[in-house]
Amino acid sequence: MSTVLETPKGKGEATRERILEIAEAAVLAKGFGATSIEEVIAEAGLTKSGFFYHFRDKNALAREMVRRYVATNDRLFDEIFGRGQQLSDDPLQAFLISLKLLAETMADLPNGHPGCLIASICYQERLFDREIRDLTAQSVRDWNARFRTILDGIAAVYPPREPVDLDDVADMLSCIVDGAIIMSKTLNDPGRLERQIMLFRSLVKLMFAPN
Amino acid sequence: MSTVLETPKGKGEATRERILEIAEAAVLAKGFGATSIEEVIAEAGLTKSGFFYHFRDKNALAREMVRRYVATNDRLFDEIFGRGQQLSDDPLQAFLISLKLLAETMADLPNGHPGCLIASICYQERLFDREIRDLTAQSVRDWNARFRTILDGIAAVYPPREPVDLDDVADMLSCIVDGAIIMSKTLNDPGRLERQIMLFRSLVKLMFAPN
DNA sequence: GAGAAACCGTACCATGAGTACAGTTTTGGA
DNA sequence: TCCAAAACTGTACTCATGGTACGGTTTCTC
Repeated sequence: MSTVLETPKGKGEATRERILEIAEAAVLAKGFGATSIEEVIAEAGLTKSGFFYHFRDKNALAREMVRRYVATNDRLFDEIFGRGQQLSDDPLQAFLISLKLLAETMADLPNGHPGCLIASICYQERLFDREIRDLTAQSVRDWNARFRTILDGIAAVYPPREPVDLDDVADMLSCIVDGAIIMSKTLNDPGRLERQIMLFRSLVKLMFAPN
Repeated sequence: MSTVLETPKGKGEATRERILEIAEAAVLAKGFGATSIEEVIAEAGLTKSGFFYHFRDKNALAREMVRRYVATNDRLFDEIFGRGQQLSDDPLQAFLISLKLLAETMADLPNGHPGCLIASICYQERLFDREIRDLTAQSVRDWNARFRTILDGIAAVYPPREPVDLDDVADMLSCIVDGAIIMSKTLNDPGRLERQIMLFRSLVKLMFAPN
């Protein structure tokens, strides 16, 4: 869709990006409601006026944060699941490769996964307007649909053993990732996310691989 | 451990309980940072002085909320997984029954699952002191250990097909529940939680049931 | 070098956490 | 029935933060 190199950024665009990155880290650590604009601008090295030049209010900040987060994730998924299909013509093998890549990607994060912004927002829904909630909902639906399409391709070749609903299996991947992020963070054990994805991978094998 | 009927409550205990219940609902909807004491006391029908009579500060409120939440969940799990063992001597069947009961319990919640307090706190970790974070971590460990014990009993009778790590399988249940709660809330579709638990149940069958 | 973009400074208001402390009502037990 | 403790109320603060308003200044870009 878009070129790898974004359109040439003005100075303002860079500042915008810096604000969004700092704000996202803060939101994932303390929640949106507890993230003060003051601390964001302090870390970004600009004044309150500068902040409000870029974002109308806190809600506009949230909106752009979500857009950025979703776009980044979409790109990551494009890469990982595209790579799987490059490496194998067999749909099941391709998916298994992609899941392994996903697990490795998560394991390679230096301080563990910083958290899922959609989950963070979900647990503070009342703070956000309808537009943001629609954005998060649609992105989850899109991810589920992506996984579902892959599973359809697999099921066409390898009929599943147990009669499972493929929509539910597609949902399950998102659930496991989000759940494992929470467990990793709560237990302060980043490795669990990788392990859960690999377990899901084993179960996919169990579901579809011929006996 | 404790009797079903709690020790007779004074009037203060009832107020305390009311505050905790209102606060929990608010925290699950907007996050801890965005939950004001003012609104809690407004709904509870008492003054700020009254609130600080019961709780030293907001952190004390959080601590008691977590304790209450964990205790309630422990009781629920005792009931559900105890009932499963009552209904079948076979460890696998007992677990499958319990999972069905769990799914039904979640489906019977009037407005969907209100949210997991541990997940909510996880996404606002910086707001809480070490004691609270230790509390949440320990409760997750306890729940995982509970599931692990059950799985050990099953594996002793039905050796699993694919070589899966039982610790990971035990973790997976927690992950799926927490992840499915987020998905249910984000998509405004309470049914997904029940479906995910039932899918996990199918996968447990696939893992352990003799071919 | 002019105009727009990207800021800075200052002053201000409203809200909410939290403190302090004196006073009042309610409750349970001797 | 009375008394002391428990369970509050009322008032009056301080401080931090979100957000608004607006005029001035620097910096980039054509």
